[in-house]
Amino acid sequence: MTDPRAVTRAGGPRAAQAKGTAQAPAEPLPVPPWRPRPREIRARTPISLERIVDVALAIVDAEGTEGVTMRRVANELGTGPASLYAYVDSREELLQRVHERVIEEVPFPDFDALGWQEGVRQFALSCHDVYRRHADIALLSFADIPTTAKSLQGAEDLLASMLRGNVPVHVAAWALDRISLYIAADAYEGWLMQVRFGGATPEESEELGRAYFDQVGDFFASLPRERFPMMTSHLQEMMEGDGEERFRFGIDMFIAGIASQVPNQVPN
Amino acid sequence: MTDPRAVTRAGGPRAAQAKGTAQAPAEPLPVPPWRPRPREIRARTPISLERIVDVALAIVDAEGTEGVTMRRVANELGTGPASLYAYVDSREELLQRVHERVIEEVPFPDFDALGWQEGVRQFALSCHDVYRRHADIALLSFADIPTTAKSLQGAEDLLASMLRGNVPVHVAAWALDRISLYIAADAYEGWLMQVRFGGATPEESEELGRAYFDQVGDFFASLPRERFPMMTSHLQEMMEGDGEERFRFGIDMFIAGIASQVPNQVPN
DNA sequence: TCTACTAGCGAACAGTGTTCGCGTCAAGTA
DNA sequence: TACTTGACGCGAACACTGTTCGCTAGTAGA
Repeated sequence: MTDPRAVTRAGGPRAAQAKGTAQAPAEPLPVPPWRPRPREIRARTPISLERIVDVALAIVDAEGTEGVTMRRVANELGTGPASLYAYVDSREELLQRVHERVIEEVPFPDFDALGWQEGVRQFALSCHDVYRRHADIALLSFADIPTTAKSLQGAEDLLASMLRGNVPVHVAAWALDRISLYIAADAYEGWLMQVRFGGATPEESEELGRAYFDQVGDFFASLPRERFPMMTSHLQEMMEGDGEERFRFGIDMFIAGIASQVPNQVPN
Repeated sequence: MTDPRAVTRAGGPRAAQAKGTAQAPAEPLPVPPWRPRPREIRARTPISLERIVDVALAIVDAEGTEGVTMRRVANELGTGPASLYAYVDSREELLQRVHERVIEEVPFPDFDALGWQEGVRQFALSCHDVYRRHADIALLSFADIPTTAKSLQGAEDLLASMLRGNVPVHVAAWALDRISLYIAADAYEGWLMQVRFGGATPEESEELGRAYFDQVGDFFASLPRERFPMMTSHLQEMMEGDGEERFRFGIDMFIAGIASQVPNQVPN
């Protein structure tokens, strides 16, 4: 059974963000047959797929995907839950569309200028950043193959950049897949932690987080030294670093791992 | 804000599996204050926390965590949902206990004999394998710090093995955290794909999966060549490899990344 | 034996995603 | 312009969900 996840699950606009480059004429791309087509309905009310996704995204940002209820989205649009099913087959599909919207936000770096290592790094950080700003939406990226024009262009550019840097084809293709998985996983985990701390304000949340980590540190410090000599003596190093630092550390390990597979070139 | 995830979220028995080494006297470890203590109740019925977890785990294995309903678990035990709340604070806590049970299954390799690189590899594969056998339970490992004796021992041994191999302390600590995240993410994604294919029997599922991947391949093949030269010309390589191969590829990239940080030693 | 307590749980609450089928209104035809 | 047609909109209901309340009943201790 082969696996098509070589295409990164995270995408974004090619250049439309930083530079003022004119958009391509947007020749329509083929339609992926495995995901539902947007319904084509002549709206008679102010509701539309776009507005539904708008509302759902706002709820996700405020409370996470769990807060997205058909009733609630419908209410916010002044109607009942049944009306949404004209535009969307299920809650699941609605959330997929929200995810699709979110990944369009990811800006793509100038791969030509940066070289593949820094290009991959920048992409990963941007993508992670976007996910972190949208609660637990990263969870929707698992096992998903993005097929929007922007996503595809991003994957193409990333791939081209790596190939130009002599990364073997199969390494480049698979590495993109693996890195995307890692990005989504970390973003989701970050959201989970943030939620666990609770706290109405960011400061309160920060304080509760610190209290939690203190507890964890105390727990590990209290382990019997003779049975856990490494963990107790290196507790300091284990507890160091915030989420962002750890994320970057992982990305850099990935990049170093890829670099070690580039022929005729010393990894460091 | 520091972050305690240096401790791997996946754990397992030290040697109790392969070798016949006598178990340690099991001196009680400190109790982590941040997670709920098992209720201490004198059961008057055949239900107990252990039996509840048994039933829940069986449901997870058969259908995934979504199938675990309080009513259903209760029914299977011949009682009503309210009875479960004497042993467990919430459905969430029940699933956490199921996860705790599952990670106890992970066997630990003989790190002393293998060296850190092969040790990490074996551990990752074992852990992944266990998760893959228990539906989407890997999702419960996100943002979780396992604190069972076995898990802690596993983390200790893994850490010790890497330090013996001259991996810098902070690299070893963080790497364990990152690799654990990657393992869980891939296991979860694997389950999602499996579910997407549906199919009652494994053969049927395999066939549906193949059909799905064919669709995806066709889609990418149908992209305009001039706009997506890399993806269209390297489709073969992108589609190659099943989930397991890709997982191993990622682990090996991680290991190579760590190795590149070992001083006084050529990575390959 | 009597009391005090607590494990066990039936019933209910406040939600959830989704479906059915009826009204209604706009477009297409005569 | 009048009529017919059909699809959109959505109120109401279905079959669930996690969780709580407070009553019943049986055991442990006095």
